[in-house]
Amino acid sequence: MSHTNLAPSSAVDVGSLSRLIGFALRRAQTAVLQDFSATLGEENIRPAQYSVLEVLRASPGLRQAQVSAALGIKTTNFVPLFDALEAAGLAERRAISADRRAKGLFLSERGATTLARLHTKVAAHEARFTARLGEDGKGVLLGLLARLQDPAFG
Amino acid sequence: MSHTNLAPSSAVDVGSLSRLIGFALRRAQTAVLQDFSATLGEENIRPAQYSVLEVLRASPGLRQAQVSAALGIKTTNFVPLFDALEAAGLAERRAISADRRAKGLFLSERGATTLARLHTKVAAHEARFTARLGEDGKGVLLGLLARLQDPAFG
DNA sequence: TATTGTTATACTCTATAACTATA
DNA sequence: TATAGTTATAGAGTATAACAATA
Repeated sequence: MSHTNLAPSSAVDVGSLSRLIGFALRRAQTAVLQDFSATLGEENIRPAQYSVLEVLRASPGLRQAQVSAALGIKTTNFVPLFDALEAAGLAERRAISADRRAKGLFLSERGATTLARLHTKVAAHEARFTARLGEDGKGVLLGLLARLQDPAFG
Repeated sequence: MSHTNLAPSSAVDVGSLSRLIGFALRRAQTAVLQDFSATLGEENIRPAQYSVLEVLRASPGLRQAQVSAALGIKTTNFVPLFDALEAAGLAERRAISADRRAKGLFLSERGATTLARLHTKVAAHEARFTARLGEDGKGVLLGLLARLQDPAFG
């Protein structure tokens, strides 16, 4: 075996890192992200792309700036991301008559079909981690994570 | 103000993303990481570098492979990361007599002094987020995050 | 033969500055 | 003047393959 596993070895004393929220978040996110990528690996869809497709399904017709802001992606980085989805035939930009600068974003028919298939796989992925926490634990976790990103709790 | 804020707008319906563990982790980690970077910005130390310094303090003399594995960093990526710390005079590689291939990693004196200063700033950073959760909430969060990355809970 | 550290490299993510066409 | 989208570009983070020295 020539590859170095990403999973951290727990035999080493990492000092105060073990009590740092940011360090724990990184490790957890790495684990979840790896499983997510493995889950959608054959689909050639990355996490950010999946999140865009799902927003378009839930909120069709939004402008690029709205979608990218909702996902915390800078508009400048959103362009090539969405270009890839459009090139794959999964989503499309449409003109907005009220403002000729802006563009409304939509799933294509194929995008909707693909997303439905992705939902199944993502649900299985999510179930794997929910099983590690319990349903109640997942609810608690989501509440705590929401607080972390909300300055109102500072 | 010409920059697009990373903070996601909550006015948009993001569909099932709002109940996805991975999505919540990403948002929380972005918030914590931004504060961490702002906290250590003037020090010119990035999160991964800080984590290496702290491991060297807690566990001096480890081999590169041990440190990188403990932090979930591939050895191939660890090399330039540690090179930068060494170039900054904060850490050093020392020969290991028992195995001439391996190298033991240590803080320099200056590294120890610097790390002590960083500890103060990082403690303030950590306190900001602990305040959003409460001490108990932080404990619960760390427990749940540990479960996410531990297949034993699958 | 296997392991430690290393180099080279590539792809993704994220960030800033500057442009265009509209408003 | 300001805004929506875009381009170019640069810096991190992360991945694989292959190598030299040593075990």
